[in-house]
Amino acid sequence: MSDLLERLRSRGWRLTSQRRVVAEVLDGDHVHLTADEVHARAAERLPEISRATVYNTLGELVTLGEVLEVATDGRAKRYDPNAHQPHQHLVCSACGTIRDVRPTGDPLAALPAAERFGFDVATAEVTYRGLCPDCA
Amino acid sequence: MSDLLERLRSRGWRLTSQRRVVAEVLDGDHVHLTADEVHARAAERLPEISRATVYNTLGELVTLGEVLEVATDGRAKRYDPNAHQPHQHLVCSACGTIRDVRPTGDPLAALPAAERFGFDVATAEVTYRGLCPDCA
DNA sequence: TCCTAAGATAGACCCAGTCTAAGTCAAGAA
DNA sequence: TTCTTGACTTAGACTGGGTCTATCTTAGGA
Ligand SMILES: [Mn+2]
Ligand SMILES: [Mn+2]
Ligand SMILES: [Zn+2]
Ligand SMILES: [Zn+2]
Repeated sequence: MSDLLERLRSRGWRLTSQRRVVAEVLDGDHVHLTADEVHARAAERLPEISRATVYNTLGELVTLGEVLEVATDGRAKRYDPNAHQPHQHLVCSACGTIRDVRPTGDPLAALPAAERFGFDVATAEVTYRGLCPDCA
Repeated sequence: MSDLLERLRSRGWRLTSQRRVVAEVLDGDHVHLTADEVHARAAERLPEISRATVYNTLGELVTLGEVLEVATDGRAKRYDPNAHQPHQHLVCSACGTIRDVRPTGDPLAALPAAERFGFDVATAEVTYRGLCPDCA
């Protein structure tokens, strides 16, 4: 994530303490935080940071392709820093934990031309659901 | 959908005009309406029907397994009467149209044990995205 | 050091959805 | 057929997640 700040700088971003702390909070593997969780953790280091700034920064990171939005079933969106390695998600139906997973093969291959209705299909997003070891 | 009303009656449902009209609105193929769209169409036939009743009825149909909720990327949920035939969704990235599609094979098969992290994986939900013929 | 446009902030606002309290009615009992 | 009652419906208040706006602050170049 340290090179993230470099990439942002080279794209003309001003490096404010708020942006730095949001980028730091998003560092790590299997990170899928809601905007409010990001705000709470950022506020531990920078108490005055506002919700609006967290939303703005997350939105900018998404636009730049540095962070992915993960839509979750009517609840708050989650933000995923693992944007450069294509992956899918495995979600616990009980506690909601999310893990990054990499299925074999191209998921697009499973959709035959006859089932494409003339669409130009570009991506496939897969959500696997089940019980995690703790909840089973 | 006419047998739906029968199934509901046999489960002890009171057959009110509101429930009947919501069931009618949900009839058809590739139907994926938001709650407000269901309400608007229901209100054409039954002008006094309330938003709360539409939400209640949709929720009950989902609980009974007669209708599926389709979560869509931060926007309003969509309600899908095609609950008895397993299928996936093909979404137009431009206009949002949703089609039901049936990929070949079991999507669960693409997730090797090593990528399951000890989860007891039960289902896989796939969203294919691309441009529909009209938008291409 | 100064200047200024980019960025941060508080809080109003919006939308999808839920909840509540009061009124209505489907359908079984008599 | 009428009566009764709890299941159902309703308007509108309320919530959570998110966006917008007007004002203030500041990174970073001159
Ligand atoms: Mn992820
Ligand atoms: Mn469908
Ligand atoms: Zn779990
Ligand atoms: Zn389209």
